[in-house]
Order: sequence, then C-alpha cells, then structure tokens
Amino acid sequence: MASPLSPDASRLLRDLTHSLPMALLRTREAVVQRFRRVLSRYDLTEQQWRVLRALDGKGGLEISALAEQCRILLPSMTGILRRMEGRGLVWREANRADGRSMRVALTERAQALVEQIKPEVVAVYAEIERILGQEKLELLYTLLEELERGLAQGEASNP
Amino acid sequence: MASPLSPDASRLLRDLTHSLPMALLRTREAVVQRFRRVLSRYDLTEQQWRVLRALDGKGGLEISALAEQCRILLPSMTGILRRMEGRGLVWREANRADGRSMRVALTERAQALVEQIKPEVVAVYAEIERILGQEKLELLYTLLEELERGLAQGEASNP
DNA sequence: CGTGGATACTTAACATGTTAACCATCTAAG
DNA sequence: CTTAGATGGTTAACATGTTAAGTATCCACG
Repeated sequence: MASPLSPDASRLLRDLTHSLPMALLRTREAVVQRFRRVLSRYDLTEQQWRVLRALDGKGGLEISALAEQCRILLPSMTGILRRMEGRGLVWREANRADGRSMRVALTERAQALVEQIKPEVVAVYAEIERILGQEKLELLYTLLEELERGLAQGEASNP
Repeated sequence: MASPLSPDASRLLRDLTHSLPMALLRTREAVVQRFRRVLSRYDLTEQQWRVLRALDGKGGLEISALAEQCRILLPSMTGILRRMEGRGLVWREANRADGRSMRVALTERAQALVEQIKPEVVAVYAEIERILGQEKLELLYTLLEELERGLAQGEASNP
C-alpha cells in the first residue's frame, strides 16, 4: 500500500515538529507573545499595532498600500479599520482624485498612544537581541529575507 | 510632545517592514503559500495537514498532545477535529483509563491520503532547499530554534 | 461618447486564532 | 468519604485569515 519514500525524500520531509512552516510558526509565536503582553494592556491586537506602526509618521496611506505593508489582506483590513475608527484611532477621507480609493491616517490620540507604547516595544526588541545576540539576529533577518525573495521569485513561473 | 527615542532605541525599533515579527510572518507566508497550492487541491487547510502529519504513523494521540504538537490551541482543535471527523479523516474514542481525555487517530482513508500527498509536499521542500541551499537552510533552522528556546526560557521569570 | 476590462474596496461565508468561562472528571489532602 | 483544586475538553464571543463574489469607479480604446 504505502510505497515508502526515497531516502532523499525522507530527509526532506522532516519530522513535523521540525518542518519549516512549523519552525517559523513556533518562533513567531514565541516572539509575538512578548509583544502581545505589552499590547494587550492597551487593548490592541498585534495587527492593530501593525497598522499604527505603518501609519506612524506618515500623513496617510491608501488602504491598499497600508494592507500590503502590514501584510494584512484587504477583507481583514476592512474590519480592522472599522473597529479602529470606532475607537477613534484612525480616520479616513475619500481621495478626491480617485473616487475608488480611500486615505487613512492616525488621529492625534493614536499618535500619542504610539509614542507611549514605543518604549515598551523597544524593550522587547532589546530582550530579543540579548537572547540571540546582535550578530545572529542580523543573520536571521538576512536568511529570512533571502528565502522570502527566492520564493517570490519563483512565483512568476508557477502562477 | 513626542519625546524622541534614544539612538539605541531607534536602532532596535526597525522599520515596520523589517521588524522581526513581520520578517517571520512574510517568510512563513511565502513558504506556506507553496504548500497551500498542493493542499487546496485536496480540500485541506494547512492546519488539517498538520493534524494528518502529526497522527501519521502513530496509533493515536490524546487531543492535548496533538494540539501541542501542531501548535494549535484546543478551542481551534475542537472545530478542526469535528470537521475532519465529519469528512471521515479521523475518529476518536474515549480513554477508558481517564474519562476526561480522548484519543484521536487517522482513518484508513486518511492514511492513504497522506501517502498520496507526501510526494508533492516533498517536492515543495526540495524547491525550498534549492532556493536557499542546504547549508543556509540548516542554519536558518538552528537560529529559529535557538531563538524559540531562548524566549521560552525567559518565560518562567516573566509569567 | 460608450463600452469592456482593470482597479480599490467591501461583503459574504467559512476556517482558525485568542481569551475567558464552563463542565466533567480526576487527584490529593484532610 | 469528601471536598478543594488540578486537568482535559468544549462552548462562547470576538478578531482575523482565506477565498470568491459583488460594487463603484477609472481608464483605454474604438
């Protein structure tokens, strides 16, 4: 029945616990949990913080651009912005030049909130750097981005 | 108003696009998308595939153990197993020794399905290894696991 | 000027993530 | 024995992820 995989295939198909998607998930989970500890005290989700960070310092962004930077799909972004607007964290205005698009920007209250939270987030980053060391951390960033670019590359050929 | 961050803090607080959670998310997104292409043809989500992989080759697992290995929280696992049971992929039996716990196992149909899908998944892993190279890939695994362990470590002190 | 195809969202429907509360055991301590 | 707390799962409520469909513009071309 189950024809066994070749030795090479067995090597590639790691134990679930050590598969690449799982490794990325587990590490991200561990990292994000540290940030969540901070953000939950401000009733913010990780995604809402991404939106705050992306808009911080900018006059405003089109929703598509914001969604792309935050890596949040547009349908999710619709709900996130609706809730954040309800809390007075963002506001939007129609783009006069293009009736389809919207610009979103932080309210003053949100800007103040970002400034308040930033130092706590920085502290988390400092802890992470302390754990892994600056050099290894940079290496990790490099590998992650190289793999991401490589995968995006082969994207065009297998649509 | 916004007191500027120290130079060190500015270094730690990277541009959102290059922050660690984002880098992990983006890379994982790119990786998982490749697997999803395969799995969607079998009407499987990434999480359902994790359950299949975790149960594959084992006689059965308690739901808690399964959830931990898959890194899926118990409330999510409840729904996932309900749907998979409805499709005849898993079955469960009460644990005679402990009336609280349940054991889940793959049906024969699910085992056959796993064997059918494995080669396609292996092909994705091969592509990933081709992109990054075996050496860098191993290095990436090492760094991810080291960071995860380091973060789990400091967990006990900051509960 | 009109029309077909792109573009920027939004809605809808379903699956999962996240937290808190709940329920039925089980376990240990009195 | 029994009762308080721990454990294994589920339910509930809400936020987000994922895919497909819908809506209102915009744009290029005839």
